[in-house]
Amino acid sequence: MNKINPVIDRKTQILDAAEELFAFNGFDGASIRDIAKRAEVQLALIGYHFGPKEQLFESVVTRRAGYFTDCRQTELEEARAAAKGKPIPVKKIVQAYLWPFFERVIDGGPGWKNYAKMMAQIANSRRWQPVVGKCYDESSLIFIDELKQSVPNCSDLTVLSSFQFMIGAMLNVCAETGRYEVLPGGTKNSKDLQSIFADLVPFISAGFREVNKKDHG
Amino acid sequence: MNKINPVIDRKTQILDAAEELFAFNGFDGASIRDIAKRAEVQLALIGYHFGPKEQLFESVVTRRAGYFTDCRQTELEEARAAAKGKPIPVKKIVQAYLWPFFERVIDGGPGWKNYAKMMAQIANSRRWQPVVGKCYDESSLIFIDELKQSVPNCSDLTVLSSFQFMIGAMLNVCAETGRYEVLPGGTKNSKDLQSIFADLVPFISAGFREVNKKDHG
DNA sequence: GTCTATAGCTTGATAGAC
DNA sequence: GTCTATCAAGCTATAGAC
Repeated sequence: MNKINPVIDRKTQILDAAEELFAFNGFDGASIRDIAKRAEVQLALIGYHFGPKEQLFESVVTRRAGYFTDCRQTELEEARAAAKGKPIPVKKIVQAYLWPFFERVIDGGPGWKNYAKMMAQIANSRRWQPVVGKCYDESSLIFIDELKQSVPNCSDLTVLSSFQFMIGAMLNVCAETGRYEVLPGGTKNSKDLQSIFADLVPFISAGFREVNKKDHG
Repeated sequence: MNKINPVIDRKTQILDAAEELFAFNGFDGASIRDIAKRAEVQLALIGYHFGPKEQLFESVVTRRAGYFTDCRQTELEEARAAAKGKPIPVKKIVQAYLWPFFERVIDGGPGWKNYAKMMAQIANSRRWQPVVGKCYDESSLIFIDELKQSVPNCSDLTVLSSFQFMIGAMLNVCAETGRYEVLPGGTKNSKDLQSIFADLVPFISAGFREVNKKDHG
């Protein structure tokens, strides 16, 4: 960040604190007061920089979204180039979508982890769908179109459903709710996410190929 | 519903209203006042019957949990009997887990739909994990053990991860967040859930079989 | 840009009448 | 079991000094 401009740091502090508290307590469970205290900032400053609470929330969602959509786009284009005009192998598309997210949760530090927790909750709620859509719909459409090329026997609804299966699985494990700590076979060590990712890609890819089989449905 | 005992109706009204408002607004976003108004009941009555708000929430989560765990258990036992001592085919286990949930969301009426929406959100949050665990852990363990028999090449972590993939996918689509209405190929008609289920079972089953392959990982 | 102070409202919970 | 009435605490948002 910019030492000449401390305002940026303040705004970043606020966004980080809001992200963390929204992730653990939800939108209504995290008060602006709590966020201000966590950010070591005065209550009124949050309203000054971000407006009403809903706008603050939207700012938190938006902040990291561009990184993911850009990164996914880059990965997809590389896969497209490697395919030389033929349909991209499903596995490559799945990987292009999933990896940027996992990489940040694994290596990005606590902010990215909190973002994942937060997104996992709002993705399953109707309330914030407009905000999520504004950030992610365009990118999703590109992936869905690409998938249609690679699983040509699937109906539009099947491709869309399968895409949602992938997202649901991704968010459920990246939310790190603690479920792995109580069920046997799991650990408290979140570097397991690396091996979960190594399972998820073939798992989802095989799913896509299965519903693409001609005798399906 | 017992016409001799109107108390049961009152309590049911409260649980139904709470379920609906929790599903759409989250725990903190739904006030006891809103719930009382929706249930057409006086504010104080909710506290009288259910105690503090957290207990009301837990009552809502618990109410329908037993139906699912019982129903899944029955389906699993039938599959086990049909397998005659051999490992149950993965697809049968997946179906035994998923079908009771889908069936209720499809045919159970608005209460069950609201329950699904609510569970989709809290399953991805750490906060309510103890409550969810109390209701579902025992049943989950049975399914995980059974899956281990059927995908014997998988590590414990892989089985657990795959189980979470399945749950994430299930909840994401049963939450009916409205995402299907904006992306092409989807409709507003939630009887599509029937065909989503028909895709999900082979999708997830193929995933399990893939990560069970000897050369995997 | 940052602070203090506060207005105005909503919240969860309960005491007490019936 | 159900109601009315109310309290203390917390909430969002903003006005106004610096």
